[in-house]
Amino acid sequence: MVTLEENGSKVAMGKVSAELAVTPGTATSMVKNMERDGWLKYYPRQGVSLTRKGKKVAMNMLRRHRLLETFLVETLGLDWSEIHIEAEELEHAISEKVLEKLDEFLGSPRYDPHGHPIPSKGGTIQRPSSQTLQNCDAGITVRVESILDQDSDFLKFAREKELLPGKAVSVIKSEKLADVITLKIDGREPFSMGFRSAEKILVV
Amino acid sequence: MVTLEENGSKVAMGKVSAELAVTPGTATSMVKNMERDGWLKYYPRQGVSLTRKGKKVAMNMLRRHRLLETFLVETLGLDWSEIHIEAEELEHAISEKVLEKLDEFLGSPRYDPHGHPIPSKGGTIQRPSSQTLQNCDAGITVRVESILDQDSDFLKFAREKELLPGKAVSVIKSEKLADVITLKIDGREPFSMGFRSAEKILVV
DNA sequence: ATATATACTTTGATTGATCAAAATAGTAAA
DNA sequence: TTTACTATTTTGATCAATCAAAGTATATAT
Ligand SMILES: [Mn+2]
Ligand SMILES: [Mn+2]
Ligand SMILES: [Mn+2]
Ligand SMILES: [Mn+2]
Repeated sequence: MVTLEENGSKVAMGKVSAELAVTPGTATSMVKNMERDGWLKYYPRQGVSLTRKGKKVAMNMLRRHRLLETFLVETLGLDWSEIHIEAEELEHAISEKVLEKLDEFLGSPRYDPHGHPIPSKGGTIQRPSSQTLQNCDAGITVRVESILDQDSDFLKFAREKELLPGKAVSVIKSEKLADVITLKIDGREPFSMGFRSAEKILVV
Repeated sequence: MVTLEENGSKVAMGKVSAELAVTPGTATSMVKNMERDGWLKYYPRQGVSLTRKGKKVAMNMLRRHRLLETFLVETLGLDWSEIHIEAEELEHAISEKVLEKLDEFLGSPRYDPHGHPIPSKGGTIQRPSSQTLQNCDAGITVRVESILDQDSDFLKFAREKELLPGKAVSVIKSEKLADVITLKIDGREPFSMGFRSAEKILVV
């Protein structure tokens, strides 16, 4: 959803239709309605970009989503691999009033359990790192910022390997041709992962 | 919603249509769909009654609603006059898993902030008192069980008068003809209320 | 530059929710 | 019993969401 239009550029209709799991024709029709209502600007055959108004509600939805995820893990003790889907529903049902009470109760956290920054009430959000594990050279040590993939199984795998936000990761080797990177976290056994997966880990 | 079909008898279509705020024709159509799906039995021109299956999900929804109300007051500190509407939305968005975690977190409360019993996970619920303040004679002292009305302003009034679940209330006088009852709670000033309002307070 | 493939938009149809108005059944009054 | 009233159901129409299939524009390959 929201995650698509982070940057200022246009999102292709194909992405929209795939993300919303509707046919391309339906996506076009939806997007036209949303333009009519002022949420976004639609450039036929190019894509859509959020208006200021649209960006505002998108940020607010991201705030809802991430505060809820934090609550589900911190307060109720759910696993970080299962909270995304739950928050996806709850974010639409929670009122502004309850949301702010929740924020207060949680102590205004800045990051959700996946390491994603939580937008402020005003709608500003901390820019994420542009580095991923994929573009890290052998020998250096980095700190995990966040996990991009919301897939439940991938998150379980990441926790298993202790690939968690805040953790220090040493890059043992990075083999471009073989498309694989080998890592070491704390005193644990080194392990390898493909670039495809490494790209899902944001680091600083 | 659910509150209508507590007893085993039929609910008139007029009630259904009013409660759902749709035209009578729409109510008829909805009810037919729900019968097709097995949620209720529809007796044309008489009304509807829940099937076992329907009663089960209704009880579950009541459990959701009341646990959420409890959470909103106990954990987030919202006022009891504003939680009903909030819970009305959230009850549809919360999953079974999150609900049970919430129940655990709250310590499996038996009553919500209005004094309403919370159905067990299995769907059983404690029978409410059949006494209201309206049918209390002068001189006796009763304990408030619950407030039936969900209206925000009425709830604010009740709290103002300390007419809260668990409180002991002495009936100073009850004047049938004048349709008014006079009450005293703790050491406070006595006050009066009409039978219409007194009927909204369940006591034991 | 031409042809082909891909991404996207349009069109036309279907479905479901809803309403207003007309028809009907059941109830109360005369 | 007949009439009148009220609650409910039916009917016919509208609207929004969605899809499949057909048409069109743009990018890519030859
Ligand atoms: Mn998420
Ligand atoms: Mn997250
Ligand atoms: Mn309630
Ligand atoms: Mn309640």
